[in-house]
Amino acid sequence: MKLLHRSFSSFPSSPLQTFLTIPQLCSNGRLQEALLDMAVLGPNMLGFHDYDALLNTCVNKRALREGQRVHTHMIKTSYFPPTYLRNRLLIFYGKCDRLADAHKVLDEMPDKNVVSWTAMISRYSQTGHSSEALTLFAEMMRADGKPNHFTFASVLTSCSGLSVFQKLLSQGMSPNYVTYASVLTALSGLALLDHGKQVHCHVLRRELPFYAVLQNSLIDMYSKCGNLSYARRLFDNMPETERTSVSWNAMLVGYSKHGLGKEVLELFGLMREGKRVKPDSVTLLAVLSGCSHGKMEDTGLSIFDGMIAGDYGVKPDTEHYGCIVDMLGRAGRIEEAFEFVKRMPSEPTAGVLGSLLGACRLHVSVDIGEAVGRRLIEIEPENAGNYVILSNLYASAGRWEDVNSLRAMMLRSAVTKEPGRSWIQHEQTLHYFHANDRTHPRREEVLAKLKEILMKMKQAGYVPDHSCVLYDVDEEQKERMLLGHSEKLALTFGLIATGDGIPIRVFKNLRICVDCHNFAKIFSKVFEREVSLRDKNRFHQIVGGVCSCGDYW
DNA sequence: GTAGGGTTAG
Repeated sequence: MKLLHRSFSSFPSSPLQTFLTIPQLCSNGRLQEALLDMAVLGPNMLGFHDYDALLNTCVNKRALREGQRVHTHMIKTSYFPPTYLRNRLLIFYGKCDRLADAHKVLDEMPDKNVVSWTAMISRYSQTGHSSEALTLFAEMMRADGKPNHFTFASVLTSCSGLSVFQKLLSQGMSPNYVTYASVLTALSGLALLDHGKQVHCHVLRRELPFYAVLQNSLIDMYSKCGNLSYARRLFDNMPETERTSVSWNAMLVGYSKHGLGKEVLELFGLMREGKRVKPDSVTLLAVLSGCSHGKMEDTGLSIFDGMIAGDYGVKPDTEHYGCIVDMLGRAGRIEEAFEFVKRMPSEPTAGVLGSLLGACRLHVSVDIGEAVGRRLIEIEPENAGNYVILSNLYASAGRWEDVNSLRAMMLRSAVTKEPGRSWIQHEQTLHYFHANDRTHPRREEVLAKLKEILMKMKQAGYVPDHSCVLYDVDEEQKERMLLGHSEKLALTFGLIATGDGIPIRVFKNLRICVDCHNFAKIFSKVFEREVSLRDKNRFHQIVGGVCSCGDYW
């Protein structure tokens, strides 16, 4: 369709710019002019290529309103879009985070194809709506849609992966490198080292060509599953020319999460010497958080100054500022952190204020914490964590009436917090525990054992730390609440279920509390077990009563 | 000829 749109348009333009078609305008990034043309053209005047170009541009620019106008134009002019364009519409709404609108497009599609299903599933996955992604995948199978590698990779992003991975194998498909990368990511999220190793073996047997993406996800999997030395071996075995910034970053993050600040700085030094790969913003985040977890605040600060001075080719953004706030706050330098936030060139984000609030909670800095927490609740009322941390801060300062009023506030705004859970793998099964668990089939046995080991623990010097109890209850009740913490239950289960001397590996979805950390240290000494505890952010490798984090996390 | 998938960070 070669229409001379310009003759319809009153858009003032120089003579040279006349007679551009809508797709041409779009590919020149002149979306607004293309939309003007669209608006003045009547029914049947726009064709497939016009709509395709318009929608594609809106997708790239994440231009929600503009895309909606295109959609409306189709409807008003009774244009019946073919599948290809409907998919574009679906992708457009998905990318603009209008998942309900995207789903509506999918539902109304008379002839969905594998792209339609996959686009919707992947958006659900990418935005953390994993149950929707899985439901849709099931619906696709019922509707006899044939999933391909794209579909599997999308689904794998959002779920534990193994059953989907097996389904793929049972369909006679052989995984490609992206499938492996996706399933490895899912496994590292759950810290399933054994499964990760299985997938690695699978990869080795396949003798696939070298894919940096796949190697990177292996490095990440090993490091997130607590096997840093293996991660490093893979990293070292990568040909230098093939290493990308992601490879370096994955390794740096691994060291950082294990609290190994020195190793982070060494590797960062190697990266800079090598000069093959430039540090990027994630690299600097990893280095700064390495300093933070490795108690090297002053090094961290000087690197940050270096960033501002342009030493690394990366300018600090909000995330980096947040990292410094976290670092100073964690180290108890609350005032400094507060000053730092005030001096930020842009308005501090919820993330930055959240780090500061967390530090105030840790060091019981009530005044600053109260100011920061109130502000945070104002700008992010839907985040349960804000109420919880502020309430915890009040609790540790004994301000119970404020604790109660915050709880009431939380109820009013109907926010809920993710319940704490710990899990441990035993004989191919994941055993989940939550606080004061009443669901695990062997809970009676676990509780009895916990009582029993508590005696030995106390003899060895375990003193329950009541500051971790955030309710206004008597001492005896406090102790009972502490004992109910899910990581203690999981540790006890590990002791029952595994033989002497076998390391116990526990995972938790939130941060570990001081009391449980202390418990785990003494536990490791008394029962001569190596304990590896991965919390939401990082690792604790505990041997003989000493933790790799140096009691700093 | 053709849209949809993947690795580090939060």
